[in-house]
Amino acid sequence: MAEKEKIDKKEHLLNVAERVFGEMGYDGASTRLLAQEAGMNMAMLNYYFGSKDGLLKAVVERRMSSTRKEFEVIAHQDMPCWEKINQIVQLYVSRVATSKYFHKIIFREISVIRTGSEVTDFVLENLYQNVMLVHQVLAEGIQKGEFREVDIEMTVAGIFGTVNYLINSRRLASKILKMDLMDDQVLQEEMKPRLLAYLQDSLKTHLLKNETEK
Amino acid sequence: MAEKEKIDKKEHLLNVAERVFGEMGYDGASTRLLAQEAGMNMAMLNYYFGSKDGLLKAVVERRMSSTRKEFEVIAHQDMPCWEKINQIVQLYVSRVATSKYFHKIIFREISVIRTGSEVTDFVLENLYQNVMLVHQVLAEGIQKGEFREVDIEMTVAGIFGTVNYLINSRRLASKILKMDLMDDQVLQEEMKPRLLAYLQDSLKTHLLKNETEK
DNA sequence: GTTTATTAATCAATCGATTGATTAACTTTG
DNA sequence: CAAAGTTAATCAATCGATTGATTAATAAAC
Repeated sequence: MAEKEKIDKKEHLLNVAERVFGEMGYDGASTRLLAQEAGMNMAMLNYYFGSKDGLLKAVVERRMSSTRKEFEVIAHQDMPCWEKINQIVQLYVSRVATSKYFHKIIFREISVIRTGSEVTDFVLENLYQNVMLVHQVLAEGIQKGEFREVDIEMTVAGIFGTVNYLINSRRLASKILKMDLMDDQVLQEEMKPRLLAYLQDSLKTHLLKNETEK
Repeated sequence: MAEKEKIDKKEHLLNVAERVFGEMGYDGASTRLLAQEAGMNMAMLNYYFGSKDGLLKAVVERRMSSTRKEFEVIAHQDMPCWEKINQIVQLYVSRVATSKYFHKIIFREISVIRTGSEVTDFVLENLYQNVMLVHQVLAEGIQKGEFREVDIEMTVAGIFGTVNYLINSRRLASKILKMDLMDDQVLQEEMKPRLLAYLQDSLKTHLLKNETEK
């Protein structure tokens, strides 16, 4: 039970840190606040993760690794590229919608210069891998004649950028979409399917050739 | 000449602050560093702008107001909606490409909770106004039968999100596009026209109806 | 009884902000 | 024109508060 509690407590701190980092940013979240929100002594933070940066690193790493594997599985399946893109987008939106704060954290991390942290490079490399998987599927689709000859890199940026925009600036997005994206239920049941529908429509018109025959 | 120097110095601090805030984030940029980078005593910061937050506010306000007016001019012109969208996108990309750090700042500002700052609400309201102008043009285009019946709000998010993604995560975008977006010349002469071409192509295929007749 | 977990107290460093003094530039006065 | 008065600009020094991190002492677990 001690082992269990230890793990639970560490896990609890990770969850709290993900939220607080996401809300206030890395520099905006003090170790005292992090510990207080997690209901533990602030020395425990260093005891568990060595440093504040170590805590951020742990928060980031536990989510990034798993996601890419799922991406890879889809990308290497044997199906039409249009299907692959569809599934990848679906997975990505799902991931983003369930972990509200995580994508804020990593996007902020790669947009800021924080000297002396290894986290940025880790995030950068991981995101790049994900991007390249989508890139690969698009290239394959074009090569097979399934897709129009679009600007692959920009198309990728369009997908990730759109999702990012809606998730990372949730207050603005709430005003635009006229729905409360802070509410998890609204996010899941209204915004998510709507975003998916848009991405599918947008990608379909942009990628697929005009089926003027018939 | 004294008057001139005073203004120049304030302006200089604003320029430096825009860069430093953009690079390190609000909390990451200390007033000492800001003053040092601007080559002045740190008391001048408070003398000019009252507080650190006042400096950020000044940095943000001097750019936001002017941009919206230009947006409005385009939106209210008498031309096909497709032309309007084109011009707005062109203006927006131009703006973003010339002020490298500014859009990092405002996007970060609306994605973070900073208690006791009026800046967030100001940014939020301004961005919303810009978004609504695009929204209005899209709605008009649909109503006139010029555009397909797309999800307007999502389409807007797609435009702003794509540009945002490329600008705010420039290091990642540099890896993806295989060009050095830190280099201003590359940004202007290679990335900007390419982004514009993509947005036009993407919007054209998504918004315009299939001209299969004729 | 030894290892592991947890605490309160404390560390040096840095934070944003303010102070009082000094300089420079312009105005007023004689 | 020159002396006296006034304002704005700039500085070094320092304020109290907070930062991330560490300690030494204690409690719990095995």
